[in-house]
Amino acid sequence: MAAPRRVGAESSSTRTQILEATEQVMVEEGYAAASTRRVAARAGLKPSLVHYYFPTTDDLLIAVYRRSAEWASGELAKALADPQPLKALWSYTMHTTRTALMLEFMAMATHRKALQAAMAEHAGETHRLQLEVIEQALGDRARDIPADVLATLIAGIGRALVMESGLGISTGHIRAREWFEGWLDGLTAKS
Amino acid sequence: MAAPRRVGAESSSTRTQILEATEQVMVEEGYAAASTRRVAARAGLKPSLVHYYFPTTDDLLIAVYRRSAEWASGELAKALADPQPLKALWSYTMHTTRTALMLEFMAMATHRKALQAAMAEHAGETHRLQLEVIEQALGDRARDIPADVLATLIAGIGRALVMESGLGISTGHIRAREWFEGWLDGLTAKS
Amino acid sequence: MAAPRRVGAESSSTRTQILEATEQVMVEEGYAAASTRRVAARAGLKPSLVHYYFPTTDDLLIAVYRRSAEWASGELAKALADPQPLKALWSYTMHTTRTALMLEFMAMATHRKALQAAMAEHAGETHRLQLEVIEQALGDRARDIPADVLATLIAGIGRALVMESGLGISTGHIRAREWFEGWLDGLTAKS
Amino acid sequence: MAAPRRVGAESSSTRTQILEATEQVMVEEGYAAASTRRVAARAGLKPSLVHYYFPTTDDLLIAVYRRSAEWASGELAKALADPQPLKALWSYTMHTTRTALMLEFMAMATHRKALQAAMAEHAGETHRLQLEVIEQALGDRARDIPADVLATLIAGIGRALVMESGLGISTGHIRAREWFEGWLDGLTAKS
DNA sequence: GATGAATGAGAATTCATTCAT
DNA sequence: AATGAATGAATTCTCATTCAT
Repeated sequence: MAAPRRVGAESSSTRTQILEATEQVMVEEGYAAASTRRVAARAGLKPSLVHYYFPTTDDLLIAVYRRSAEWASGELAKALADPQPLKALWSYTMHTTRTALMLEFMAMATHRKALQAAMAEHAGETHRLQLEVIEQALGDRARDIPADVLATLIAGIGRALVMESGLGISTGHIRAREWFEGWLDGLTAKS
Repeated sequence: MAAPRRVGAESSSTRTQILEATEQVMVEEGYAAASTRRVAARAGLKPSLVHYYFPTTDDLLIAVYRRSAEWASGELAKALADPQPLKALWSYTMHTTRTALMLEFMAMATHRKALQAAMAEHAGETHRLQLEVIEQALGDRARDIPADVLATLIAGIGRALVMESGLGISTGHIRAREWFEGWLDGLTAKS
Repeated sequence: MAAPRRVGAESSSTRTQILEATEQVMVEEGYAAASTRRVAARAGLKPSLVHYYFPTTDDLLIAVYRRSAEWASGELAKALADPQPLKALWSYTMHTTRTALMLEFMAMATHRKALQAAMAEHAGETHRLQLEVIEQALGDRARDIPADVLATLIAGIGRALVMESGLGISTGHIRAREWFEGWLDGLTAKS
Repeated sequence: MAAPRRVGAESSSTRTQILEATEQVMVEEGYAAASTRRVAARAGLKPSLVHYYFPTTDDLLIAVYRRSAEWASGELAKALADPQPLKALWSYTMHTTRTALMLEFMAMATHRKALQAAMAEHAGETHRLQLEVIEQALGDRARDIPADVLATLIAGIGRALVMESGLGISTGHIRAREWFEGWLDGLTAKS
């Protein structure tokens, strides 16, 4: 009794190939390059096959986003179980290809309504998980900074570092990263 | 370092119209929408005229970037002369349309070599000015945080706030902004 | 005169479903919309299943045509047995969805050789039946108008009325219909 | 001082070429064949050029329709001035390619909203002109049949004859035509 | 009986760019 | 300074059809 199939079953390896190729193209060439043709070329498939699995480009992009969002939820769950949750959260934030991918999705959301909707769906969950991780990390030392503020700082600075390194900008990059990591350490170390 | 091709005079009002239309399209519809056709439509001009002023799309985008970079330099110079340089720098960073435009340029740079080069040219100057502003602001109180680190933090958090508000995300947005502004105030207030 | 390829049995209910879905699509969206995909979607079936029953699109269209032609023959036979054959013939002609379907087939025949052949096959029989009905109706009063001429008039005016009402044109529509019906009555009433 | 130009000026011979090629394709291969590619091929032009003159397919089809509608108005005006207005109207109705083209437009209107709107615009004018011609023809002999009814009969029977001859159906065709023409003659001859 | 996978062709657009005027 | 004409490339999507299971 095989798993129920819809067009392009989750289990299909071709489907996965397409999703991975799309991620690569988006990260390396920018979201505007994520066309059927280029994705197909990157995956070594015919363009029509991409449309067979993902009738519209929105379908494809949403599938890529969802896959990434699921991965993110998994990583955040791991961070929650980590003995050093804040360090784990930070290292998750600095996962360059994932963050680069998310930056592309954010840039794309401006003009892709369907994608924006899909992103809104997940944003809440991700945010909740991040807060949990932070609260878990700060425990009763959460005097100096509220959890939601810290979440924004971590995301913002993480994204800035990833973005700048992607652009080849390195001025003060390493120092900024080290300083912020030190500051984060200080937060949990405070007696 | 070839001079940018320029057919129309800098002073031409048509030229300015085109540049402004491009900025609008980029901010409202994303960089991928900044085609000569759409820019022309937005400016109420014929597509050929856009090409008359800016032979290639790269020429157009670079001109838009330069214009924005010059504006940025001016603003930073003003911040330097401001009695409260850090506040001025922050308010410049939070200038939403400018920052949104810069985010588009950053996203675009991935696949536009010529643009990336133009951006590298200016990045140094902008960074230098930012550092000057910060050093001016901190004066001899620059113990807690190095100027270049602070520059990265301000840029990163500012961009994150602009980006998220552009996406309609508001969770903890205002609180994060207020907290960070308080923290910035603290930096200069420290005796 | 090869037999039409038929994989699914005539009696199959799935087959009937497909034929009915095709008719609906043709009448509502025009013959150009009668693709296997859309037909399948309308019938709530997979596209491959449509091809299982009707290997080629021509096979499908011909089957739909034949089904409609058989229905027409049946209706004409009933008209022949009707106490008022001319009235019955007219009301058959004004059966809007059937006539609309026939109009689509006529429009389609231009560029579908196989269909044109199938239509030619039936046209003779239908015409003969119509003539019989008309002769039966006129009896020995067939002085004023030859049967074949009347057949053309009825078909032409009937189709015009159906077509125009389909286009939402109503100028003089009801008056024309009433006038023509009165004229038809006059034909049989003449002593 | 050249005539004011818009994209693809009316005067352009290329534009006319495209319009004529479209008419030909529509009449010979049916409306569904009126694609950019085929029209271009028929006109001996590149497909892109068709899009240069007619950005969308609707634009093209509407232009073809308007051209035909203008021609129709001209013909009807001529019929009005003709010593035998009814004969002129009938011969206009039996202009096979024009009527075949109109039949294609009617078939197409089902699923082309923009076209339907354009057709509605002209339908009123054409109808009015037809009525004028008929009234002019009947004069004070308009006892037997109202003008709008006659208009519908003429259009319906004319279209039926054109359609059937297009399909190669000839049963009773010539006799029907002669009979109807005789009947029309009778209308105006009545003392 | 039924269906998932795959593919090549064609369709409608959009676009950057060149050229002649 | 401006613009109409033309074109080749790329993109998204739809379709009929074949094949293996």
